[in-house]
Amino acid sequence: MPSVTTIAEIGKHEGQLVTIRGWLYNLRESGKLLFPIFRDGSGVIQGVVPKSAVPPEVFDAVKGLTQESSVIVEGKVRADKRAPGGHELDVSNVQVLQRVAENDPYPISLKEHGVDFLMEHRHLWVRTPRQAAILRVRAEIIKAARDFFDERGFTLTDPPILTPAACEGTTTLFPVDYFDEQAFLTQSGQLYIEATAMALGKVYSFGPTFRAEKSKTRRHLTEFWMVEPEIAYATLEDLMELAEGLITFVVKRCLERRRPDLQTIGRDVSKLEKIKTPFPRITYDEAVKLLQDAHAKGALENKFEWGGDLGSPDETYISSQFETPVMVHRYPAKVKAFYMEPDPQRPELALCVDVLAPEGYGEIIGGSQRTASYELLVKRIHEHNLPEEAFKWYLDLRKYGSVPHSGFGMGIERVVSWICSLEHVRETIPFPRMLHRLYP
RNA sequence: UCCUCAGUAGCUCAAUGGCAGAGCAUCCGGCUGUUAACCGGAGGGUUGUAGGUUCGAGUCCUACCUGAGGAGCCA
Repeated sequence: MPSVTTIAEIGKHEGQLVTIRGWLYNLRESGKLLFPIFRDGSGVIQGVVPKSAVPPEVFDAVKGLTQESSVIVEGKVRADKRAPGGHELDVSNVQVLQRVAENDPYPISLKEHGVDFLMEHRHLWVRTPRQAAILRVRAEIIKAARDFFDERGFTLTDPPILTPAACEGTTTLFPVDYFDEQAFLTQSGQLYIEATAMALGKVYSFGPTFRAEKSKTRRHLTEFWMVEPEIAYATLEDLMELAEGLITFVVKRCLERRRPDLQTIGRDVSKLEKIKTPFPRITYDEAVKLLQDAHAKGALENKFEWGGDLGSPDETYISSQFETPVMVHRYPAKVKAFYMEPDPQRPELALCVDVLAPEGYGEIIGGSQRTASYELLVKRIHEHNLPEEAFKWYLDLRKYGSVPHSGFGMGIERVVSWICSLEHVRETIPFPRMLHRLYP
């Protein structure tokens, strides 16, 4: 058997006889000339099988192939200007591992399909070139984020998935029976990495989080992945610099390493090429003014009043005013989580920041400086009607060498959705979990 | 939880209250450069469920089920 290669690497074997191992993506035929298209997970290539050039059994084997049948193919690599990838394979032999039965054909044809049907067949949908490209971009984004923190002296510390109580108490949690005790799936690792930050200085976590909210929008999953850095002695200003640094690093990496995938997806990369630091920073007060002006001009339906949290249409409007992500900071403390440090200049504001992605994608990062004072934190826990005893360990962090510290969470799926310019986050993760989706 | 929309062949969709259809997929036949190939033919249906109006319902009415888009909430 000639040496095995991948379709992505096939250009390096021009003129050579190679073996590729994969699946039949499509078969076109023109009389005694067959054009099987193979995929192997790294890419797609068209084979050419003239009846006159191969043994009859090879021609018949290819002619009888059904979509997604698994095959090991031998052939000679030939450069061809007509081929989308620049190369074709003159097939000399085919070994069929498993032929898909014609009375039960591969359900996902090359034509258009509806969302529900595709989601019901997600285990097969991931094979299509566009979906595979998105998953490669996702992997690159995760790798880039981890490299970013690893290269800057952060230590990866994994928070627990099973937790005894609400981290923030506000959103709905998935309950789990833990040996007859009530436990919940984590909705954020933040509180735990505040502890490890006090131990290691600069830490981050990367893992799944769970929210039992009945959200039904293109931005929500019930199970999603977050990257969360937490840094001892960092201020809100430090945090904003870190956030814009992380985002530009990730975008640049995708442009460097996943450009062909972005093209497969149909992403207008020129918009990503404009992402440079520093990002515009506007205060909540300025954002309110922007929204009220927009309402006056008729660009926004609802009049925004100071004091409320930004709604989805509000975020969309603000982010549409900029070509790079924009950072909105210092929201009213009332609409934010209990653990956020008040602004010493204006205590009614929290030292927090949301990063809104451009092109209407909205919030991809939310972060804040954390309350350092024991007394204030106890007060806030009571104000939010949270059980103080559940936060005893968290309050200990303010009793034993409390320092200013800050951190944020970046939602991986929303970043993937923005970088790939997708309609919905359900395509950013291999098996999305949503309000009405637990299968497959 | 609320608002809006949809459910017809395996898939994507069409059908003025009057014989349930097309494209793709599958099967058979044709084509030596096809690019979601094309051309000819065949098979394929309890129109989401239950009731109602009507001579007659895929179509109109009621309830329910399922899904989608959005709001709220959030990353």
